[in-house]
Amino acid sequence: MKTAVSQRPSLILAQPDAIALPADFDPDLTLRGGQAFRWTVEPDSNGQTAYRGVVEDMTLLVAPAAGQWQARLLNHPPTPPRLARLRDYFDLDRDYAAARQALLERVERVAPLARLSGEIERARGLRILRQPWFETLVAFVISANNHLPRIRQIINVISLKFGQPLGSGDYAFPTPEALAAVAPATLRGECRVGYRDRYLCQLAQRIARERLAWEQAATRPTLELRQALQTLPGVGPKVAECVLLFGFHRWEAFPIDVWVRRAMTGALVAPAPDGRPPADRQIAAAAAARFGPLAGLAQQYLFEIARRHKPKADNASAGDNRSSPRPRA
DNA sequence: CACCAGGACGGCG
DNA sequence: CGCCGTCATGGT
Repeated sequence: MKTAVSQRPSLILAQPDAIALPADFDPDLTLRGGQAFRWTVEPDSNGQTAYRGVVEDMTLLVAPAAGQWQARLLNHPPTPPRLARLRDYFDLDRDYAAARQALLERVERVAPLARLSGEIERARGLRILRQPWFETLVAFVISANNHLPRIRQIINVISLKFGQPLGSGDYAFPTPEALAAVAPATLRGECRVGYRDRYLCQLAQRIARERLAWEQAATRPTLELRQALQTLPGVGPKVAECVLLFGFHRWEAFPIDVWVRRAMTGALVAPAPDGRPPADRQIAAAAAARFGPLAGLAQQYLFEIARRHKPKADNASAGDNRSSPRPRA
C-alpha cells in the first residue's frame, strides 16, 4: 500500500499503447513471408526500419523500441480488448521454444531432416500469426499460381478500393458483403486478379450468405472444416490447408506447395519409381506421421528456409538490408 | 522472351 | 481415382 503519490510518471512503465514482442521476434520471416500480405516495410520516425500493417480495424506499427520489437496501435486508443487481440494476433501466449524443441525431437532421428535443425534455429524468430479467416481465405485463393509480391499488391488494392477507411491512410480488408457486391469485371480490371475474378465473387457471395455457419466453423473439428472449405470456389487442397493454418490456427494443417514438396521429397518420402515426385497424399501422410500436431509449424519452417535459400530479390526498396535494426540481440 | 509462381478446375482414359 | 491442358498476370 503506497500512500505517497508520485508527482511524475514512472519512466519504467511500458508504453501503454504498445505491446512488446518476444526478444527473438523476426519481422521479416513473420510479417513479410508467405503467411501475411498486408505488411509493408518503411522507416519509422527515427529513420529505422519498421513494419506497418493492418489487422482488422487496427493500423499497427512494429518498430524497435526499448531494446526490442514493439507493436504500436496508430489509429485507436489501446483499450485492453484491443491489446488482448494483438497478443492473440502475434500468438504471444504460445511457448515457441517448447514447440520448437518438441519438433526437433521429432526430426533429429531422421538424418535428412536432422541437418535442418541448425536452419530451424536460425529461423527461430518465425511465428504463426492468428489472422482473420475471411481475409486469409481470399488471400490464398488469389495465391494460386501467383507470386508473393503480386499477392500482396492485389490484397492491398482490394482493401484500398472496397475496405473501410481507418483514419490513418490505411484501409481494412472488406467484409464478405462488401466484396460480394463487386462485379467480377471490376476485380479483374482494377485489382488485376486475372482469371480468379469469378472465384472471388462467388466465394464472397457464398460466405456472405452462409455467414452464421462459417462464423461457427472455428469450433468444428479440423477434418470437417477442411472438407467444408474445399467446397468453396477456388479452394483446393493447398488453399484449404493454408486457411486452416493461418486463418483457423489449426497447427495440424500442412500446406504442400512446390517448395515444401521439394523439401519433403527424398527427405521423408521417397520419389516414385519413375523418379517423379511422390503424390501429395503421401507427403501429407508422412508429415502427419512425423510432425503430428506440429505439422503446420514444421511446414512454415520448411517453406521459409527453402525460400530464404533462394532470395530472388523480393525487396522493392534496394539499399539497406544489412542494417536490419535488430534491437540489441 | 520463355519460364515461373504458396493451384484449382474441368475433361478424359 | 490419376493425369493433363488451361487459366491471367507480372517479375526474372
